[in-house]
Amino acid sequence: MGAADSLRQSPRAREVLRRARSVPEGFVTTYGDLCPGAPRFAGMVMSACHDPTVPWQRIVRADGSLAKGDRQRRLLEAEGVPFRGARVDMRVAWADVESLID
DNA sequence: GTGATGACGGAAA
DNA sequence: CTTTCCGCCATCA
Repeated sequence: MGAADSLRQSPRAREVLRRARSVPEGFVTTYGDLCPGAPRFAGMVMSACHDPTVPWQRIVRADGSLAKGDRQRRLLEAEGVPFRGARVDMRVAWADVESLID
């Protein structure tokens, strides 16, 4: 896994993970919020990240849909994250990372 | 330098 | 409401 390792260490990747860690239990944020302008990069970073201190389940798509299916859904429901059908209810569960990061 | 990749976003149909 | 399509961009080989 050489590529994935470097990915995890680049400055931007670290920022993505820093923001991801700032999302409180019971809330979610989006790939676009983790990396404004390059949401796909945030996805790559999350994909390569196996760090247990990163709450990966709290990162969802902008429309509230999930990238990791039922596994992710179970974890979020256990935290009390509200759903509307198959999607997270972003109106009440979205956490603004811009105001959470230092 | 070029081209491929991806846990995306959003506009259009 | 759902699906399709195209733009975006850091990173890597």
